[in-house]
Amino acid sequence: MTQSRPRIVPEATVARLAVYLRVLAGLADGGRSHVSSGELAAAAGVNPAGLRKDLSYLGPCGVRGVGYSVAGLQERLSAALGVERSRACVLVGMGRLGAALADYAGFASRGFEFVGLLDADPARVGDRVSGCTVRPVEELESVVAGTQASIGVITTPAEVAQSVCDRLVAAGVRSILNFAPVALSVPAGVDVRKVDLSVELQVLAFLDQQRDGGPPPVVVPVPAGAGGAR
Amino acid sequence: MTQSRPRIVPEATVARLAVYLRVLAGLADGGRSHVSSGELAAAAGVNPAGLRKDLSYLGPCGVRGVGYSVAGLQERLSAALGVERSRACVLVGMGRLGAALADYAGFASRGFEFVGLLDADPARVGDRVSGCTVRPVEELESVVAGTQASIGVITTPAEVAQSVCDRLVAAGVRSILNFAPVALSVPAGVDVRKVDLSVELQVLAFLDQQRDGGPPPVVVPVPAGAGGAR
DNA sequence: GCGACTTTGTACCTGCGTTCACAAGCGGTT
DNA sequence: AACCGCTTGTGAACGCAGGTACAAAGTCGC
Ligand SMILES: NC(=O)c1ccc[n+]([C@@H]2O[C@H](COP(=O)([O-])OP(=O)(O)OC[C@H]3O[C@@H](n4cnc5c(N)ncnc54)[C@H](O)[C@@H]3O)[C@@H](O)[C@H]2O)c1
Ligand SMILES: NC(=O)c1ccc[n+]([C@@H]2O[C@H](COP(=O)([O-])OP(=O)(O)OC[C@H]3O[C@@H](n4cnc5c(N)ncnc54)[C@H](O)[C@@H]3O)[C@@H](O)[C@H]2O)c1
Repeated sequence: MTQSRPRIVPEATVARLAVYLRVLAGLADGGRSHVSSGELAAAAGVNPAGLRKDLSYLGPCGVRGVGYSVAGLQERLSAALGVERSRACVLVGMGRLGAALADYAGFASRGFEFVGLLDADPARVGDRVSGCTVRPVEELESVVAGTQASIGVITTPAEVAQSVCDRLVAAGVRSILNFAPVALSVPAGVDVRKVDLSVELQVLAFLDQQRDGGPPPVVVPVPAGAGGAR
Repeated sequence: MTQSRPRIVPEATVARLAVYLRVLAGLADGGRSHVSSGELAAAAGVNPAGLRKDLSYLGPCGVRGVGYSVAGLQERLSAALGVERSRACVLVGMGRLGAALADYAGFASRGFEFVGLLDADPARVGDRVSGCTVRPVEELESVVAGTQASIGVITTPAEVAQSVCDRLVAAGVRSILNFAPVALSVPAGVDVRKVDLSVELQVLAFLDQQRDGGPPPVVVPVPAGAGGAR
C-alpha cells in the first residue's frame, strides 16, 4: 500500500485549490515559472498563510526562499482534484440556464465534458449545443450507462428535480450539482452540491440592510487593510 | 436607543433563513397554517436544532407546543432579510448566463427586480428581456444613478469584470454578485459574493475521486441516518 | 565557502459554526 | 383547575476553519 493519503483535505480547502489552479493557468499563460505564496494569494483573494496551509495538505510542493513552480503546482493540483482525466457530465433540463451551462467553454477547458443533454420538452430535443444533441429525458438511464457519466447537473424546474435526481442516482451517478431550489434527498455515498442564486441575492440584500442600520455615527469600524477582495 | 439589534446574525444563518423563507412559501401555497421545526428542517435539508437556533436570532417567533405560524414566520423572515421592499438590480454582461438570470421569474417573485441590463456588444443592445431593454455599457453610471439600484450582478468575461466592478462601486452600488472567475477587489463597505460554477464541479470531481480511493474493501463506512440531504 | 535574506511549512491560538441535550412554556384533556 | 405531552428556545461542548507568529530551509551575494 502506498502512503499517498495520510492527510484528509477539508472541503473548504478543496474549493480554494480549484481557484488556485485557475490562477496558475493565467500565470502560466503569462510565461511565469515561479510564484510566491503572497502573489498567488493576492490573485486568489485569500490570506497567504491560509494558502500555504491549503497547499501543505498535498505535502511539500514549494521551494523555500524561491516559491512555487507554476508548472509543478499545476500538475500537483490537477492530480489532487482529479482533473487529470476529463469527467463526463450529463445535464438534465435544457432551459435557459441549462443551455448557458452546456454551452460554456470554461467547463470543457477544465476537463468537464457534457456527454449527455436531456430535456422533457419535445421542442428542445434534437437541438445541438456545443457538439452534443439534446435527447429526450426518457433516455436518461441509457445515456448515463452508455457514457459512464460521473457527474449529473440538474437544471429542471424544482418540482421534478427530486425525481430526476432519483433516476440519476439509480443509473449510477454519484455526484450531483443541483440548481433547482429544493433540498435533494440522496442515499449515503452520493454527493450533492446545491447552487442557489436566489439565496445569494437575499444574503446581499440582508447585508445591505444591515449596513444601513448597523454602524451608528462612529467614524469607520474597519481597521483591516485596504481594498480586500473576497 | 432601541434594543432592536442586540443579536448579530451569522452570515451562514442568513443564507439558511432565505431557504426557510422559500420552503414556507411552498407550505403557504399548500394551505398550511403551522409547521414544526422538525418538518421545516426536513424540507430545508438541515438539522432541526440548528433551524431553531437560526430562528432564535430574530427573537422568539414560535409557540411552544404548537410550532411556528407559517404566515408569521414569512413576515418575520421577510423583514429580517430586507425583502419587504423590492430591490433594484443592474446586470452587466447580457451573454448566455446573463440572459438566463435576467429572464428568471424566480428573482422577481422574491423581490429582486432587474431595472438595468447593460452590455458592450451593439448587437445585444436594444434586446428586450422580461420587460427591460438592454442598454450600452456606457450608460452604466446614469442607469445606476437613475434607478437607485442597490445590487450589481456581473456576468461579463473575467478580463473586464474588475473594471465593471469598479464602475459599479463608483456609481454607488454597494452589493455585488460576481459570476466571473476572478477575485474582485473592492473598498471596505462593499459586499461581494462570488458564484464559481467551475469550482463546484471540481469539488464534485475531487469527492468522486476520493470516494473511490478512500474506503478500503470494508463493508460500508456510513453509520449515520438514511437519506441525508445537502 | 560563508553569511544573510527570502520564503515555505507548521504549531498555536482565537473565533465561529454546528450539534447535542435539557429546561421552560403552552395547549389540549380530563 | 390541574395534569400531561409536545415543541420551542437556549446553554454548553465539540470540531473546524482562519489568522498569527515563528522556526526550518534553501538560495543568492560576496
Ligand atoms: N434561470 C435562472 O437564472 C435561474 C436562477 C436560479 C435558479 N434557477 C433554477 O434552475 C432551474 C431551471 O431554470 P431555467 O430558467 O432554465 O428554467 P426553464 O424553464 O427555462 O428550463 C427548464 C427546462 O427543464 C425542462 N424540463 C421540465 N421537466 C423536465 C423533466 N421532468 N425532465 C427533464 N427536463 C425537464 C423543461 O423542458 C425546460 O427546458 C429551475 O429550477 C430554476 O428555479 C434558474
Ligand atoms: N455560461 C456559464 O455557464 C458560465 C459558467 C461559469 C462562469 N461563467 C462566467 O460568466 C461570465 C459570462 O459567461 P457567459 O457564458 O454568459 O459569456 P458570454 O460571452 O455569453 O457573455 C458575456 C457578455 O458580456 C458582454 N461584455 C463583454 N465585455 C463587456 C463589458 N466591458 N461591459 C459589458 N458587457 C460586456 C459580452 O458582449 C457578452 O454579451 C464569464 O465570466 C464566464 O466565465 C459562465
